[in-house]
Amino acid sequence: MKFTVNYNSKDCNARAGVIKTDHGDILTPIFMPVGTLGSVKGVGSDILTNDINAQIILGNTYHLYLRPGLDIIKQAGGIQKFNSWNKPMLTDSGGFQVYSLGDRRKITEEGCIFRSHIDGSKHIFTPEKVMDIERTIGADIIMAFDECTPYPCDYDYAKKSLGLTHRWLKRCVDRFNETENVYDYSQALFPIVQGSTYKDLRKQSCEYVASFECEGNAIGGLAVGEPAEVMYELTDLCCSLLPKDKPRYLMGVGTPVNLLESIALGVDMFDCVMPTRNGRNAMLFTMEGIMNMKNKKWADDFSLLDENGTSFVDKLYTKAYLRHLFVSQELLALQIASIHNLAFYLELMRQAREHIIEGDFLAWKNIMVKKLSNRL
RNA sequence: GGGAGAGUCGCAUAGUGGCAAUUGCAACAGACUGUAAAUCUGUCCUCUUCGGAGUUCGGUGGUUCGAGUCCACCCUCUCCCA
Repeated sequence: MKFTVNYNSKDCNARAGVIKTDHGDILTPIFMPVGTLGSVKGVGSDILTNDINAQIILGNTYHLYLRPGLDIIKQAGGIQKFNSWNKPMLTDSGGFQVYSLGDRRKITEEGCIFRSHIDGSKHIFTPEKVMDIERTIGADIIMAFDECTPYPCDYDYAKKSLGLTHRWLKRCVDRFNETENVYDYSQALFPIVQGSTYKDLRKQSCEYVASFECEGNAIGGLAVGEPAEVMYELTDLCCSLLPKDKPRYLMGVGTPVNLLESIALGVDMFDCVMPTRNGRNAMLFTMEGIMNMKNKKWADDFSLLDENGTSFVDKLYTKAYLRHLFVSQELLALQIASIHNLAFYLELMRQAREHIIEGDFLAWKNIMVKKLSNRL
C-alpha cells in the first residue's frame, strides 16, 4: 500500500490524495460502504462498481469469522474472490463489537471473549488471533484489535482501556510483522487511536500510534453518542498529531455533514452504516437535504427520486413509487434507497475532492453544510 | 314462520360490576454514526396551560355508589330449520 497526498487546501486541513493497493487505487477523501458480512446489504458488486463508484468496501472480522468461517474464505481464495468484489477491501477487527456487543463479552488482558450472537458459542479474540483471522480473510487494509469505549466514559476507565488498547496494539503489530500474506497481494495494518473524549489521552494515543509508523492510522471511539462539537474537537486534535504522509481514517463516521467537517480537519477515509441502514429505514440523503420516504407528503409526488442524483435509480424511479414500495414493505425499496444513498455519499466525496483540487473546498463545504441539514 | 348467535376507538380482537377500555394490523411522526438493525420508539375518541378535563363500547330505558359488562324492549347482521 502506498499513499500520496496530491493537493492540500490552503485555508483548512483538507487534502486530496491516492492510496495504491494491489487491488487498485483509492482516491481520497473516500467513503467506504460497509459490508459487515462481506456484502453491502442489498447491493451487489456490479452496481457497487458501475453505478455507485465504490472504490473500497468494509468487512468485519468478528462476523466473517463466525460465518461463513475461515475455512470457506480460505478455500474461496480470500474475501475478494468469495464475494466477487475485485477491488480493495478493509476489515474491521471486532473492536467495535467489544463496544456494540458489550453485554455478550468479557474483556481480559489476554483478549476479549465473545458469546456468539448467532449460537451463543464462546470465542476468544486475542490481538494475535485477530491478526491471523484478518490475514486469512485477506483484506488489503486490516485494523488492529482495540476496545471502542462507550460514551460517556469516565476518565479512569478511559485511561485503563487506552492502556489495554495500546498493549493490544503492540501485540497486533508484532504478530502482523512476524506473519506473511496468505494470498498473493500485500496487506497494510492500521492502528487505532482511542482515549474517549479526553484530550490528554487522545494526545498520548496519537503519539503511541504514530510511533509504529504504520501505513495508515485510524481514529476510533468517536460518533458513539457524544455531541458533534466534541467529536470535531477531538478529530482536529488527532489529525494535528497523526503523520501527514499517512492516510487518516475516522472510523464509523458519519452523516454527510460530519464527513465534510472532518475532511476540513484532515481526514481521508470514512465508513459508516448510515447510508445503508438509514436507507433501509426510508431515509434518503440528497444534496438539498434529507427525506423520510415513508412520509405521506410523497404519496403523490411523481417527480424523479433525485433530479441531481448520479445513480440510475434517481432517474428511473419517482418519489411516489419509492414511498409505495416502502409502505408496502417491498424489498426493492431497501435496494433503491441503499443504492441511492451510497451513490450520494460517493458523489459527495468526489465533489469534495474536486473542490480541494480546485482550491475552494472550505467555501463549498460551508454552503453544503447548510443545505445537507435541511429536512425536505 | 321457527331456532341459535353476534354488535367494542379505521379493520380485527380482549373484556363477564370499578374502564378511556387489551392485543394485532393499518395510519401518522421520530430515531438510527468501525451493522445482533428490512430495526426500534412515540402518537393513534375530543380538548389541554400535559396536571388533567370532557364524551364513549348498536339504540332507548332500568337495576346499582358505580354498567362495555346485569335486566327489559327496540334496531341491525350472521348461521341453522322450514
